[in-house]
Amino acid sequence: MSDKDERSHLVGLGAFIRSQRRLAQLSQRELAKLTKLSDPYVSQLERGLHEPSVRVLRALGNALNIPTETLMGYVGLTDESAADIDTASAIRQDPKLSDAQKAAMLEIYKGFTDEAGK
Amino acid sequence: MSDKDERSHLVGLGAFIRSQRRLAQLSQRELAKLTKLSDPYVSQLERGLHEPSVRVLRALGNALNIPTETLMGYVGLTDESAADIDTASAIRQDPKLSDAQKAAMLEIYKGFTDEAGK
DNA sequence: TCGCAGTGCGTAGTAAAGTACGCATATACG
DNA sequence: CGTATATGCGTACTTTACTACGCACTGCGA
Repeated sequence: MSDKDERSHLVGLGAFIRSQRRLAQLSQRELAKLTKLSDPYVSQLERGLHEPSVRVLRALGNALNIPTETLMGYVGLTDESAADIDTASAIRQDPKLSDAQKAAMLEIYKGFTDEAGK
Repeated sequence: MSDKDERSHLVGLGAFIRSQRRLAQLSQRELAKLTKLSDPYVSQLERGLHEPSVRVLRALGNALNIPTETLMGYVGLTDESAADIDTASAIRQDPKLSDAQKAAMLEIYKGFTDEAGK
């Protein structure tokens, strides 16, 4: 019974959704329309007030171009099979980038992560 | 896509859960105890009457030693959203980057790929 | 100044997920 | 035979996901 209701992961999920929505330049209402959800519910999700269903997670992943597994991870799928996508390797494998461009982006990425990495 | 969504996938999920439970030589009540669910709910799930939450799917996968992904597949995770591992999504998902840093890198990436033709 | 359109959110209500309790059948043992 | 136990399920109930409606605030143009 040590499993006290731990809902902090919902806050993490909410923060992630919010950041992804902003990166996609969408308002809560626009995202709601894309996912066929209500606007207040999007707001509630972003503040970690609810644990969304699989259907909702799928709609969100779809609208924001995020693999659904990633969303699942925030809800707690992560007991195994964590599909962690490494940004650096994604850049290196990207066929749309030249070698020089890859180097540039990796350099920038390194700067960002080193600085925050503590 | 009619709103009158057929829920046949739930029937498939239920049949799968039932077969796995029997293979594990468990009664519905035993599985319910393992997953901390109620026995009638297990019965209802096996007959496709409800769409379980992520939390429940994880508990079931855990108790029956089934990778959670497999369960998710029955709910509809796998219908699409294939591993679209492109650089842009990797950047957006990267927990090591701030939103501002993500925006910056995406801007750079956009510049590179736009310029490259297309 | 005045709308006015767009944003995020509080809140009361509806729909669906999940539970408590009990019934019916089946097998087993005295 | 009776009854004890284990199984799966019907159903009313509680809890939670999700929606409808509207309020407060922020720019923006007349």
